[in-house]
Amino acid sequence: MDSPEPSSKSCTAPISSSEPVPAQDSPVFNYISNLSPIQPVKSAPIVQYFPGLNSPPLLFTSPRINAQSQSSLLKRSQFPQLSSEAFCGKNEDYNNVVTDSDGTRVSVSPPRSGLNPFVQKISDNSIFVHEQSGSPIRCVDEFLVDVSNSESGNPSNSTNTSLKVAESIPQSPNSAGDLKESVANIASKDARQDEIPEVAARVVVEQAEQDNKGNSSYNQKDIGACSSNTDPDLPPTSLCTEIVPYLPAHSSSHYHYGDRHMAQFSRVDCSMLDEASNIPIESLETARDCSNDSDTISTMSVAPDESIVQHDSQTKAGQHQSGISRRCLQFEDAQQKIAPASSGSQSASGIVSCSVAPVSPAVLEVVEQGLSNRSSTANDRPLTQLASSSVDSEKLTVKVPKPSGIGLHLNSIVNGMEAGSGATVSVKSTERGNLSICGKKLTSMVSCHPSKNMKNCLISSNVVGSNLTSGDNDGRHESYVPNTESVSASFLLNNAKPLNDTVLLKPTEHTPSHKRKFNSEHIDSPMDYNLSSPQKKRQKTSDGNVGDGCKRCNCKKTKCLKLYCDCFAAGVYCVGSCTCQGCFNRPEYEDTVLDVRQQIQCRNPLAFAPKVVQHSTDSPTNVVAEDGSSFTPSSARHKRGCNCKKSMCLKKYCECYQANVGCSSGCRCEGCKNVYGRKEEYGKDLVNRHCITERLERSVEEEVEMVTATSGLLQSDPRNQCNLTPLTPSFQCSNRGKNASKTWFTSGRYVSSPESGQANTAAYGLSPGSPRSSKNHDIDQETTDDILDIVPFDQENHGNAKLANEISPGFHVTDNTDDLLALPNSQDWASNSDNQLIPQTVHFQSTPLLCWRNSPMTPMTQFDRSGMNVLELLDSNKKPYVMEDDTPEILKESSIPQNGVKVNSPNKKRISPPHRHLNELGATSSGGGLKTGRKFILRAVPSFPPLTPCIESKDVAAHSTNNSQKDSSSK
DNA sequence: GAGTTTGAAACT
DNA sequence: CAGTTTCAAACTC
Repeated sequence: MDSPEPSSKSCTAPISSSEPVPAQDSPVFNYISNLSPIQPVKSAPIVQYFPGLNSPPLLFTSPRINAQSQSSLLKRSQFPQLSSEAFCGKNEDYNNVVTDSDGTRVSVSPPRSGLNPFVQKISDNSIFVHEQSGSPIRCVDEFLVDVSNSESGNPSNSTNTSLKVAESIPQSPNSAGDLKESVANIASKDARQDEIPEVAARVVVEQAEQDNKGNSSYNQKDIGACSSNTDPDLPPTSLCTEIVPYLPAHSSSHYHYGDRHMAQFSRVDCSMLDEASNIPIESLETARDCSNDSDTISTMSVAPDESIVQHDSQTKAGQHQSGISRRCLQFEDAQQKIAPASSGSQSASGIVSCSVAPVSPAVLEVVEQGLSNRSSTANDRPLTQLASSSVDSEKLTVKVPKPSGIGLHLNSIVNGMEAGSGATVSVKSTERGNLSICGKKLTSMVSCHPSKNMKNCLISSNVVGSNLTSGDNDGRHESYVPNTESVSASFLLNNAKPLNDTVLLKPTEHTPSHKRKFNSEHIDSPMDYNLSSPQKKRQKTSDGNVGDGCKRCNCKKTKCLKLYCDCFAAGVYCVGSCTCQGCFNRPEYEDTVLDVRQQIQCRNPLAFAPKVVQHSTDSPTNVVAEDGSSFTPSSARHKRGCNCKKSMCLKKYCECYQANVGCSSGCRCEGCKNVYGRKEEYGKDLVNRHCITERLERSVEEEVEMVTATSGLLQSDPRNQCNLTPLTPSFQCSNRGKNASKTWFTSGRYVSSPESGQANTAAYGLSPGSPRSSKNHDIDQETTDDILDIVPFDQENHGNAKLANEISPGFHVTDNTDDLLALPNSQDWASNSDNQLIPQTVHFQSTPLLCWRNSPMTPMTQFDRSGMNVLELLDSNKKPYVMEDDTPEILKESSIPQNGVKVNSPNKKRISPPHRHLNELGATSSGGGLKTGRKFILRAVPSFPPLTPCIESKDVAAHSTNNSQKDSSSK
């Protein structure tokens, strides 16, 4: 539908959009399509998303770009005032705006940014910057949201971008109202909002409510003040201040996740900012000033993801987001917990959830709470909006199956988890609401298991942790750390807590009580908190979670400065509800807290990382979920595993159980009876998955064969053939493969170059300019056609890789081309001796995960494009075998990213080892094969115009056919 | 609410 | 890296 637009824009991002159209355009394609049952499917929207996301520019864009983006973001935040229009225009430039099927516009955020890894910032200002930077991202998201809103046609709604989005989403689509208009409306509203002097958070809530009513009286000033700290109302603890301290820590500590987390984080911040965007530009500017130092880049890079997420929310884009967002989970819990307090992070999460669409009310609530607490009114808005849209938090909660807290610290998880089952409606449910939201997100993203998806959701949500605060006496915690790493998406979900369960719907109400001033001001003296009514604690404790969903600690000796302390471990400050003694985990002691954190992180960089993470397998599983729920169980796993001796993993002593995740091979538990999955079962699950994948692959292969046979006519001319065979096996497979298969593919691809979304993106066409990109595009397109939905994010990639590994124990994906060679399930392929060429494609199809991971796109592309060459070289023997041989090895390495990147890298030309080598090496010399593949690819690329995916696909098909022919002949 | 159990975190 | 100690949550009464 919309695809056309995006596609056009997406030229750079060839993947998604281009495919369908070009392919269709080409007579060959039509011919082929007729021949093969397979149909390039992919909803335009999805494709669109990818392009935007993938857009090479983003990835490649230098940090500077980010800066720009930041500025733009800022503008965006300023939207109303400034250049909402301009902003919009920018977004459009990115292709961002794409209309969904619904008619809502989905904006693919462009990637302005780049990739800047997140900059570790340092000064508070820098932190601010992040926020701001984040805002940009957020801006994008918001923009999208706004767009949606605008589409909805409610200017008022536009004010609350996030909220609006949520509303719009549920409502659907809408209107195509101009963004500008929406912006203008917002701006006007913002002006109105000035009226409200109350705390921004509160304001936000109110606004949300108003929005619900149709009145958007959002007080930007408040927000802006908060951001700028100028707002007297806001306590010193205003987001800005808090965030700053935290952020640095996060950045430093979580550097790993860094980009992603940061991104998320930034997003959160951004969201806050964005929300705040309504806030006076000045405030934003001030923030910018502060932040200018820091690179907003990170956020920028993230932006795409966010955009994706939004899309997802509306459509499937969510998956991408999840992938992206996945990364950050940990803090989320805290954030979630905090959420109430921390508007920003929450907002972000909220945004995400919004994107998801149906954001659960709980989420909204959380957000609201956070908003109320915080100046991050912006966040609040979204939340409120969401809430308004969704209305009943409980309902939402219900949806959420489990709060599994992937990516969350156990603590946070615990909170969320208790619900474990999730479904409970009560407060827990509310808490879960977040989860549920997440789940939705997940679903959207993965479209798979909702329940377990929580984790995914979390990921997607990525709350930023930054902010947050929350804490109020109620137990809201301020998260000082937004671990980018932990990212808290998961946390959010888990913790989502219910801040105020009841409150959720009524943010405003909550705000007052909840609002906790971030900084020391707000915070009662630590002691106070400690002293704070034990009852509160008890309430929380009863569930395990605090009412907020946050856990309350009861530390006696550790001063809450060790990981023993759940609050500390979760990256949040202790709250009044905590009964800790001598607590130093309070805003007043930020420095101390941060120092300690750093120390701990030095000791163990992952100390604050989420303990529960989706398994790579999970992602696949999730993917599979579409097909069936079979995978569900293993969605998440404890990172380190448990070591239970007596509890049999049936009590909360067990971290796995506590996190509502099954035990895995990493667990050293004895007598494991974990209801969420036994350790022993874990392997079985993998095997089952593998079997499933194999089935899919086989079916795909069969299809491929069919196709090849049909395309045989074309064989004479490889290229022609290619054209003829438009249906690249992959397509077919994808087509065939159920949605799941598609997902697999998609994931696979992404996976293949998991390492960096960059790689992936590059592969996808992020770098359209590069020849490779073209190839990639081709591939991407192909895949996109099938996979458009696919999530390109790192997470997925990783996840895929993991999945691949998990699923097919034998398979380890490696980025290396060599691995790629190996990748393809050699066996399967081997069986299909006919199409060696195909195999690759098959690969994608059959074991998308594996294939992709192993050899991300390149291999495929290589084959495809080079098709002939490759085929010839590899020809009969090697491909399949290589694939096989490699697979196992590859599997071992999940670290695909690197390899994958390499593969993607244009330079890869590297050589293809002599075919002979390949032949000689056979499967073993996977590397050679890959290399060759690359070469071919390169060649192919040039030969083929960037083009349309169709061509590429054709090429691929031709290659496959040729290869198959050759293979057959050779044999 | 006190006491016990449990397993992770911290330490050696 | 393994073993021990410390710690706080989870659990029981």
